[in-house]
Amino acid sequence: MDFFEEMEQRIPKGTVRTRFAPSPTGYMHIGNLRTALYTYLIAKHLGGTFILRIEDTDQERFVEGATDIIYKTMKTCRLTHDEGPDVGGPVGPYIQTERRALYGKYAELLIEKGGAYRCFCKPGEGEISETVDGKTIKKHQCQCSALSQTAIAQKRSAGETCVIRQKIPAGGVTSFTDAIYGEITVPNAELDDNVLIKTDGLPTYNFANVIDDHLMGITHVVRGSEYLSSTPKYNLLYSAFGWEIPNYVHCSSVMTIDPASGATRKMSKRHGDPSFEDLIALGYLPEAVLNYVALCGWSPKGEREIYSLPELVEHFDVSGISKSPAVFDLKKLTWMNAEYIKAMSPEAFFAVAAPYLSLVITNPALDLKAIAALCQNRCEVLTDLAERIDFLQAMPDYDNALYVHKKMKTTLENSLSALQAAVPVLDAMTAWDNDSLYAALMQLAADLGVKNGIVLWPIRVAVSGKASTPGGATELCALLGKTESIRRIKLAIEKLQ
RNA sequence: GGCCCGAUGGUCAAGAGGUUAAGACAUCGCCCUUUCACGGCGGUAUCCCGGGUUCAAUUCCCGGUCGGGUCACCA
Repeated sequence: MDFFEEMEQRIPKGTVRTRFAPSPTGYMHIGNLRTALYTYLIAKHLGGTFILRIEDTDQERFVEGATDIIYKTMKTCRLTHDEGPDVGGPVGPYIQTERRALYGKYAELLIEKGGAYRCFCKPGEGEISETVDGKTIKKHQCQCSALSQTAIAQKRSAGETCVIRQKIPAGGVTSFTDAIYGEITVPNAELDDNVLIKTDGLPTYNFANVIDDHLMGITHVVRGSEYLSSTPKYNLLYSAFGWEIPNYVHCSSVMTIDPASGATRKMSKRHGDPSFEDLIALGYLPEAVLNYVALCGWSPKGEREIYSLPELVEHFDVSGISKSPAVFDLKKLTWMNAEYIKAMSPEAFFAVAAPYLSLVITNPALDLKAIAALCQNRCEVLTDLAERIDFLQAMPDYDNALYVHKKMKTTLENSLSALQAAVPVLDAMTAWDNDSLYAALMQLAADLGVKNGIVLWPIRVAVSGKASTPGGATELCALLGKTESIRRIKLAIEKLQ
């Protein structure tokens, strides 16, 4: 059995296998995340295997530590891969630079089979404008493919560097079927002899993806639609090797609306659009981001929108993926994030909220758990927690105008008298919890013969200094404790006098 | 510019040759409420344009327009 037969033997057969194959750029694009998700879902929905492969053949773009970010992101998203650089598998290695020798061997094989040739042209050399059917096409054309074995040997021993190029058939057409876009046909004359192996000996994406996808037994190639127009070239490669062509699922890009021009463009880190890790830092939950991203360009059958990852696995279907690019809507993500927050158990919410709360609450007398409970159903993103509760830690400056509220019928005068009347009532209280406070203050309002709001509104302002707070007067007082609440109310009385 | 792909409210989108053209976000109004929020109820708003095919087209076909992708020793 020769080397190539051995490689064929290793390929698992009979199961669905997909792969997510990112380049280590240092962060996770939203578009990439969505592709990773869809790739995972397609495999898992069909009971298949999900593989992680690192495409690091571009040495110039190498970023230190970038692969760790990929592992970390996949982990926080729970997109667990069954095979990959860190967990191994039957068709490794799973990092392209570690597969280097492989590509060379297959490139040699392809030359033998007539699908490729060595090209000694310098970069930019051999570019011609060819006219086909009256249309001008820019492509590479040189005499290198006609070089004899001895001529090639001479050049190489003379130290001339070369690349290996794909040899595109002169005529005919190449067709393929994409699961989303349907059948696509391209005349071969419009395809270029692209570089397969670079002078540094490493393959280009054009070559590596075909070799790896075949050798790893990938049955469904899921990737961005930017590869749609080069797919015919890859199929020519598969055919030249005599390999089976995989199923293709090309996904459209995730767009954003440029705030300056109003034009829609692809989301990109370069233009300041958030990456996955940016969204997490902004206070979004990974589950919510994943759920939103799933719906950005895919639509489930029913009307439900909230899906956990296992539920997505169950319901996902490529037929629901849309052909046109979708605009990423941060507002809808924010809504969905709030839905996720509200659905959490108090304990789970406290666990994620605590770090944000303790950023501003350092007073040990304040109960973080109680604060979290109060905030949970009015929190959209974790990062907006701080400004909602900072008044608990320290009373902010505020304008007495807050006491005046039309609907509550409060004025500076009746606020002052309400606060003055409240002090002895609060002072006399033995129990200090929300229910007792509410009962006592309602009684006070009744005794004074005024509406609840006349009493409760000024107290809320007096203890918070804010127009909007995570709870009403009694909840805030309960949180602050007796001494602090009364102290704040007395300060407010001074301020109003 | 060539080639490929696409087009339903502001956004994500369902949809079928004949429908009151779903739903969600956003937006607006009302209700609830010790504020805001949450919650509840309701409103505004969409089939890109022109030709065909058909009794009937937003749906099928052809053009146009607009949008996206691609034309690297990047992936």
